[in-house]
Amino acid sequence: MVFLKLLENIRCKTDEILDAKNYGSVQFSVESAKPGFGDITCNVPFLLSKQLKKSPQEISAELSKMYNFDDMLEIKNVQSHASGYLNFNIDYTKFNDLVISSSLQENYGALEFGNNEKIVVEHTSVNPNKALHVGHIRNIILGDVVSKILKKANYNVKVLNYVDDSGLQVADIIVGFTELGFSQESPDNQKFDHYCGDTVYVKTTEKYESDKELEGKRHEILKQIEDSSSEVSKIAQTITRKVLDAQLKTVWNLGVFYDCLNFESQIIHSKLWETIFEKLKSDNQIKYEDEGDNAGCWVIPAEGEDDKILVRSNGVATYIAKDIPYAAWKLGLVQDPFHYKIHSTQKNSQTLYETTLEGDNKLNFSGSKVITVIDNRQIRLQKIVSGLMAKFKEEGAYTHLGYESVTLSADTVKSLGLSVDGESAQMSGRKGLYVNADTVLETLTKRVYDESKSRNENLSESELQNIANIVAVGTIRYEMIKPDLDKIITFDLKNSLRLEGDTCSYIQYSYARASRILEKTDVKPNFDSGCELLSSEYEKNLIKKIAMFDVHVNDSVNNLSPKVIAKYSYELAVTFSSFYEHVKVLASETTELLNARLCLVVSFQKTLKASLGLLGIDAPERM
RNA sequence: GGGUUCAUAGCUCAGCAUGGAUAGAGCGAUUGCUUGCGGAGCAAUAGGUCGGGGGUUCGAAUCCCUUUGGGCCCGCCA
Repeated sequence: MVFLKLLENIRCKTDEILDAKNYGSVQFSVESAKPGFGDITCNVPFLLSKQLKKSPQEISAELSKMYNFDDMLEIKNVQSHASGYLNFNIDYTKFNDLVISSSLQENYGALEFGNNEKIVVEHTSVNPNKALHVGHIRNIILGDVVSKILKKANYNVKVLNYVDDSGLQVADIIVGFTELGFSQESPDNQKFDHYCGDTVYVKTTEKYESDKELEGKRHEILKQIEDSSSEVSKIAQTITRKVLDAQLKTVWNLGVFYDCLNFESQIIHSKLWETIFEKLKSDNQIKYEDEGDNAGCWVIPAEGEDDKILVRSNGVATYIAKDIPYAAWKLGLVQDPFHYKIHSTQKNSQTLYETTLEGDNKLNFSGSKVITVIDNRQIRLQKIVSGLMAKFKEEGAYTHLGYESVTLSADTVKSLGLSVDGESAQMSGRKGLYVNADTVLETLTKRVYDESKSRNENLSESELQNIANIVAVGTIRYEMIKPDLDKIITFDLKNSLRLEGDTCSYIQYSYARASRILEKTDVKPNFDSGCELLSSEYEKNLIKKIAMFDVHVNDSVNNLSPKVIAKYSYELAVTFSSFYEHVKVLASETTELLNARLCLVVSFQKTLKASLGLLGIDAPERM
């Protein structure tokens, strides 16, 4: 901890002063100041103003005299500003070495407060009947980045992917295979998930329009899928496994990995639902309706809203009855009915497990806290689930991390050969109205490859491929992370190919430039001393930005907000770019200054790499 | 109809949680900067009644109420 510690120390000092003055306790803030107002600022004079019946300026002037920084050499002084703020100035001759040496440490920016507590993050959870589209990508990337940020804050994170292999969407493609005679092999080596989604799913649901008898079959097929002894169930299992494997290839290409896959069909067969149903009944969390519209149903009472039906009058459980046992299982509230077997070894060589009802391999994928990443259209359902979980465990143990959906711009819809009213359209798998994730990644990779090749004549084919991949993946990830969670992303194919301005490639470019500096000198930076020589505005700004990494990690963990790190990465890159332009490192006047600046460049690189790492983005040496 | 969410520069968005100093970026527009560590860059100019109205406060883009306009959700479907 560097900057957080500094803020904390100033806070303590301020508290002591308030104590000595008998001013009581006040909830004041100590935070990084805007440019032109010192380095760190405190608003306590404003908050005391009323109580003391003095102007903030007077209080500020009075308090500023009471600080003593003899035991805190990184702070040069405190100034009472005419506005009333207390503005603290950093002594960079002391601060530089501290920041630069800290940034070299292995886990720079890491925080302790997770205490290695086990936390489960579930994301992706796409029906295995189609390929992943750009909307799913937002979910996957958010989930992945949240899990990385939690790890940075010392949580023991387990990442799960729920595979809904027994829903109507799966039944729809099975209808296509068994009733409409679609081949179970994809033509022309087409990726199997694309074939199922783009052809079988779209064509089958289209046929429902004209063939109502066929539409009736889907429920029949669904029933058979749930009966594990049936022939249809075996076909469904083969098909969904193949689709899932194809989906996982896409996910791995984006640098996302899981610990365990949970199959819905197994949750159904595990009788977990029956267990939790009894528990809900005995705990009086649900009630049986004797009369009214819902007569004969078991319902979850909801405050201020209509009760949610849990079990129909015919005894069949509703959709939400699948989410509840799963949520309870994730929180470890029920005895684990599953065993675990290896599904595969992922691209990063991490083992991926899956649930099974046979065997004897016991592992534990539950956590004392659970974060479920699902888009905001499911917020109502998720509220009911988290409300129930709060009855069994403390409030907040189950968190729904929601976000707005991804829509397609009118231009992009037109490029798919479809029409649209208005400026954007919701994606729809049935209508074929979506852009596949693989397509975006391929298009972007090609674009970056061409760009990189035109700039680097001497790079080998494999180096160019590698750069194209790193930048393309980074670009997709960055665009998904950067906007606020409750902002709709309107995806536009053309716009997503931008590589200038506030983009991932701008950030990565700053890293590559830093590498060039280090490459062009024989001097090996010596970090032992001398960094106090860095005294220009550009150098100090960069050091301060590097120091503030922990502040932003802290912020992003507390608010489960990935975008904070995206913003920080960009700001860090901007600060470096300005330094790069104005301070010619290799033209430094003295060897001492050259050394100090090289240290700063290395420090910047380490920090940017760590920050991008939290976003799952690689930093290329060249591009 | 009920609920929820969004509205900040021509466009796309930060800032809002925890009220405070001069509301920040990118794109687009205009202009300047490469015999110099990579121009995917830097520097600058223009562009804002923070949707409207009211309130709380010494102080509101930020909190509360209201209103307008958009999105999403609201089945004994999944």
